[in-house]
Amino acid sequence: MRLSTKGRYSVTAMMDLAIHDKAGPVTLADISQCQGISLSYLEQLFAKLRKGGLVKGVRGPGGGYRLARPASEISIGEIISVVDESVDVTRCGGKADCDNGDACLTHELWSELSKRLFEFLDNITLSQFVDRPGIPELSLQRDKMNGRFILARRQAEAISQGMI
Amino acid sequence: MRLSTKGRYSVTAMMDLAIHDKAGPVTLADISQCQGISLSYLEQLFAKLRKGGLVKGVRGPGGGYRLARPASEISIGEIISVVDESVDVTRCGGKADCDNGDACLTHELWSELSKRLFEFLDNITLSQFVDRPGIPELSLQRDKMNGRFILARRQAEAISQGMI
DNA sequence: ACTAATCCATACTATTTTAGTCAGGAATTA
DNA sequence: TAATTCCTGACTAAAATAGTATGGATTAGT
Repeated sequence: MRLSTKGRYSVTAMMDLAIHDKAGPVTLADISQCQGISLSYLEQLFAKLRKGGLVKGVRGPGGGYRLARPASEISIGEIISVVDESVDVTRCGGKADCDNGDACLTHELWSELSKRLFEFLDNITLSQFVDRPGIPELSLQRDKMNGRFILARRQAEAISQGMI
Repeated sequence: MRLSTKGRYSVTAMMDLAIHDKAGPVTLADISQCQGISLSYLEQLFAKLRKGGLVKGVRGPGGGYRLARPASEISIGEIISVVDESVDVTRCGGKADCDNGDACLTHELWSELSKRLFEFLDNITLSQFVDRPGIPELSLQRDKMNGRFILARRQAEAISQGMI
């Protein structure tokens, strides 16, 4: 069980998808701007998420990414295990006697802890974070704001490029 | 909240200390051999653990490290937070509007998750892992074996160095 | 059909973290 | 005093992380 910024980026990005799920696909460009992650790095993460069966890509204009399953069926633990592939913890290949018999006792204890931790994260779904009181109204507000801001931004770009 | 090999090493080393607590200080050399971590790297980790008030160093022959408090008062979360110093998660300094208002929503959700995770780890103490049925007898056996092995090792070294 | 938006893939670079090495010093026990 | 062990800091090598750059492939809207 490992937990790095990679996992954090993926989880927050997935939260983004869950929040905007009803409003259609979310583009990586939007997530990149909103969360301050580079586009290409996001593409790498989403390649893993797609191969892991957590998201679906929708190509072409108006496309983006959607959740492959309902948010209630996607756990945090699943997201993290897809992008942060687990390391071999024991280093003794499960032979139960690494060096003098003492090593695998602590290794075993760590495995037990890691297991508990994963069970904990596996029982938390995206929907538990997104579908709680206060969030839906907020997300709608954000959507509206988002729309306005993106529109404003694009107009600004168009102006700066001399189109308007 | 981050979780890397550094945290894992520290937790398993602390477990080692907890298991052998009644038998006196544990040397880093022993942990190094048992768990396959380099001595100098362990020293770096234990410097942090000592500054964090989790262990006490005992110098001189027969010395080593002991837990600074009873195992029942040291949590896994504390160990990890001492060695894996937490990163700033939000990247917007808590201003609640990173870029277009959407960013901090997911950041807030992540903070919530991180908080829950830390609470979870903070409620697991070392003693919960060490003082459970099956472990005490085992650790005594290990201690005896350990003693034998260390003796055997030192004899071997002495022989190889021409002392015997 | 054309074009723009978007996903998809790969190779490359820079930074940070991890892991380890080395050398020496300080405290303590036998 | 001598051996043992903690303690510190500087240094290096390898790996993971984070990001960049480039060039497609696919699809929606016009």
